[in-house]
Amino acid sequence: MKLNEAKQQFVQLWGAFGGAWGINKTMAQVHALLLVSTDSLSTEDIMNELSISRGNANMNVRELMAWNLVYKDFKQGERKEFFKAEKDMWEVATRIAKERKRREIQPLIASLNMLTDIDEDKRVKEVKEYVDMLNSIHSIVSKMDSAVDTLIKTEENKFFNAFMKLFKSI
Amino acid sequence: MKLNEAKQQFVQLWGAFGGAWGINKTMAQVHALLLVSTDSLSTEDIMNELSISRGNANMNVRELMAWNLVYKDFKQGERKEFFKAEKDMWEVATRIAKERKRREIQPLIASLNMLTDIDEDKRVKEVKEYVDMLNSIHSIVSKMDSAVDTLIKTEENKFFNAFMKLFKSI
DNA sequence: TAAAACTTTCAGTAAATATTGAAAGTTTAG
DNA sequence: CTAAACTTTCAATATTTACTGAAAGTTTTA
Repeated sequence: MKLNEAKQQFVQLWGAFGGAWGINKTMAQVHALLLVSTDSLSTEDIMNELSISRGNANMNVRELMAWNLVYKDFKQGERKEFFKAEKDMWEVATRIAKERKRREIQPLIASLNMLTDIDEDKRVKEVKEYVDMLNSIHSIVSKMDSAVDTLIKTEENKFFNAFMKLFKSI
Repeated sequence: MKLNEAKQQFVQLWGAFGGAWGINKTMAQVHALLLVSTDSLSTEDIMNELSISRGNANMNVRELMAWNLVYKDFKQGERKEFFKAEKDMWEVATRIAKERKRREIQPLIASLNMLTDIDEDKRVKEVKEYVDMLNSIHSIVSKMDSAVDTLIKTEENKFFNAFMKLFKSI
């Protein structure tokens, strides 16, 4: 397969699977487009490449910046804003995980805590069964939360180690 | 909080977060309703409890059965079908993971393999950068795939061990 | 075999979500 | 300061997704 053909198909693929990772289709396409672009792109470039409106392009780029997946990249002598994607895919995975943890896992844990607090006799079978079920959901979700923390820590350590390497020769 | 109030709120909560786990709102509500019900429920019960149509109730129950999260439960002397949910939440997590692996991870891996196969000179920087990025996505997604396999294996072993216990006394 | 009891399907409709594009807002250059 | 270059907003609209309910299909009973 030719490079440019593959890149285009990757944009489509990433768009189609975006939904599965909690990211909407166009946002995922913009992300993919920036991932496969050697240079950073302007809003106009994105509009043209994906055939989408200015408003849509702008909105999705903002959202990608909110997820920390895309940065502004100012070019010498250009007034326009350009955008480039974080290309270290482990970093990307970490940031998506971090964001979803914040948006989904943590509020869920908080709600589960509320709903487990029943002021009826826990020796009654029906009460016990309910509380046990909620506790086990709580335990699973907490474990996922910890798993994400581990991933984040691992990435942070990688960064720290890379940073320390700079001083190794001293 | 009172048990019944909590149960109702749990149905709403599970519905709201369902989307995040790749499950649609009503399907998640039906699931939650069956999870908190002591007895198994008929289509009519579900329609009434959730104020949804017969078609909708039927469709979502079928879908939950396709995900292996809900079973038919025939009652003595009743002609109607009744449904009950798998209540072991680790088992539930495993089955959701299994299904998402099948629907999302595996097709994604297959597509990534296609898109990594570029017939241009890999010494060219642009080609190399693209291939490296795709390989690192591939590596991450494969790791998630393996993680799911581990989860499934763990559950299967639990089942096997429980099964073996039955013969312990022999 | 007929009709009652139930389940499934699906065309039409409703609801939710995403997109457009023109107008308003902001920044920079001259 | 003000016009040009650019970014952001948001009401209107389009698209996608989910839901309804009546009709068709199936199974059971008598």
